[in-house]
Amino acid sequence: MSKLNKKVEYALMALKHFAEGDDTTVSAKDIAEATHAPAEVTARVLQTLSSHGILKAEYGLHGGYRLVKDLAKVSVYELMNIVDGSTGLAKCLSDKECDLLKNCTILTPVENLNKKVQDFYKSISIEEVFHV
Amino acid sequence: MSKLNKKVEYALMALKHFAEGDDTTVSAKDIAEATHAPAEVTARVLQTLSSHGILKAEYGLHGGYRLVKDLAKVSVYELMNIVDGSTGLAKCLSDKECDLLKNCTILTPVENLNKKVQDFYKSISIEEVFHV
DNA sequence: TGAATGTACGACTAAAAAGGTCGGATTTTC
DNA sequence: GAAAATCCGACCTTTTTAGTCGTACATTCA
Repeated sequence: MSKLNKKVEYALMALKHFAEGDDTTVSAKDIAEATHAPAEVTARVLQTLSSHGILKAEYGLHGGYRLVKDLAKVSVYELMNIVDGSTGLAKCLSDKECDLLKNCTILTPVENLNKKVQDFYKSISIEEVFHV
Repeated sequence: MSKLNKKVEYALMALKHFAEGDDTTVSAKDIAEATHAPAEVTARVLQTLSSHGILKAEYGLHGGYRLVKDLAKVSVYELMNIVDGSTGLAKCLSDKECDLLKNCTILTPVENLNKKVQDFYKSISIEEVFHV
């Protein structure tokens, strides 16, 4: 329960690579090699990060990605949200598709807990995660 | 990502039922009806809670379960751990079965984040979740 | 003592999510 | 125009989750 999924892990590895390297653009392929992650999936993740303004994509022969956002200003919450979409501790909080919804005895408690968890993840920046 | 699973939800509903009712024993069947959860699964969850000392099982014609532990002293972490076993933010932290392990560039950061998350969940009691 | 009620537990099946792959289109540079 | 890169949709496979079934065991009460 409450596991980090692969996409988030790959995103973290990629960001670490950018954070530690110089500022030149790096191709998806290079990132995949450096992180030992599958190339296609890595490409996917980088695209998503780029479409959300964390990386900047550059087309062309020597294209690739460049880190354009300060990792101290990106929270773990934001990253998880960007990379695998849904947030929320329980399905009912986002999809509203719970069978119980009408009869749910713990809706308020779960909403309550959910907020605490989100606030917690919002309080941690990616930079903080890297720099122990 | 980081979703509460059904078993934990059922456990929370059951505990809420106990916390709000009087102190008589309640059968698994009654809990299932009250919470609109599948009977067998509810029974399972209650058994687990009982085997970990949160509930006490009573056999016999008017048997059932009774809450025996103060919910202020049970953390969300403990509950998640009991009900669905594994803990840890990433597989590699518990199972040690990650392909990358040797090459992993984010092991320390993930361990670091993992500890923060666990501490966070340990800091929240079930009672606190119920009483907003 | 035996029937009713309930717990305990393993094996199985079906549904959903995660992880990864393939193929092709678009954009830029040389 | 070819090469190298980003982009994007559809698909498949594996794993996890959720739920069911069947059976054995314990206790109470008539």
